[in-house]
Amino acid sequence: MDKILTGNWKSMRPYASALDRLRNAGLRPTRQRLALAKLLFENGDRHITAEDLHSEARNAGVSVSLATVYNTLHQFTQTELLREVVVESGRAYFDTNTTQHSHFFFEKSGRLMDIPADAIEISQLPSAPDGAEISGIDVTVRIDA
Amino acid sequence: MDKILTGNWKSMRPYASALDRLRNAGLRPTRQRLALAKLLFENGDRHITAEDLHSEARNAGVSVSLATVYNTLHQFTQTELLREVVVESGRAYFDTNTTQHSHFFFEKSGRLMDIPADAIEISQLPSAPDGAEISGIDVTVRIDA
DNA sequence: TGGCGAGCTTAGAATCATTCTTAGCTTGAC
DNA sequence: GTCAAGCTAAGAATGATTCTAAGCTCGCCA
Repeated sequence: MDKILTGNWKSMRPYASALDRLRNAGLRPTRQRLALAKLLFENGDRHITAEDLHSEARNAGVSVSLATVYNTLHQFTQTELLREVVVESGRAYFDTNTTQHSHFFFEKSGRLMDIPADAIEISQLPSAPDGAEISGIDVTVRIDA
Repeated sequence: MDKILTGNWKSMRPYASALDRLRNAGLRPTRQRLALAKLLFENGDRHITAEDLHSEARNAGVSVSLATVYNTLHQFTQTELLREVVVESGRAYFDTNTTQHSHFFFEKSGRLMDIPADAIEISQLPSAPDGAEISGIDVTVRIDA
């Protein structure tokens, strides 16, 4: 069986099943990882916190501990199934859209909304100091609502 | 005595003394606020956490509680003497440069470095949804070092 | 199919940054 | 100098996240 190991295989297989995603990421498809993957990836692009995913899982009848939700979110982030978005100190959001894009952040409600990559354009960028490597560019447009 | 009440008076008076800054912000110049203002503003542009400012103050022989450091940082942020920078969930940085600019964030060391406003250029921006108001645009360039 | 070890999950304790609470101290106005 | 409003402090409380240790599960192999 072929293994797809490139960093952004996901963009090539956006409709892979939860099971395939786990296999491709090299994670054992346990009951809780499968259930969380389904909640995350079978509902379109999502921005979610660990707490929220935890209660969503419980509401769906999936018994999973909060610690496992945290572990899983971090494993998914490391394997590029998810991206972590930092917009508020003290709360971590995880984004199921791992392609390059930016966000609106609604400060009062705490909601995130994607800005499509082509709606924002950075035409000039400084080079990284010391020839270090740029690992990402985050753009957040804060909305006072 | 004239009072300068515009939002960014600071950019007009970059060398105001700590005492003047507090007065202009409408904050009573107490011993601890003065000491913290001096540490913050008399050492060029800085990016600092509450913990770090607290220990810096203590090392300088200033007796101030951590709670007061937090209070003061927030009051300074509200009065636009400081700007809060969010780059890592779980830690808040405060920036003495309140003018529009972006940051390099060195993920391994946790250090921040200013990117001058003219070194980055956003040539296209989506309009805010629902005619809501954009309260800020944050650009962080993450460096893998 | 059964056994087994690595990897996973769990509950609860622990940690970390931050905020709250409450009582006592300062500051500036008069 | 007096006093009220505003400020500060210590420690308790909170909320998010991570750690710990003990017990399960998965899938490989005989």
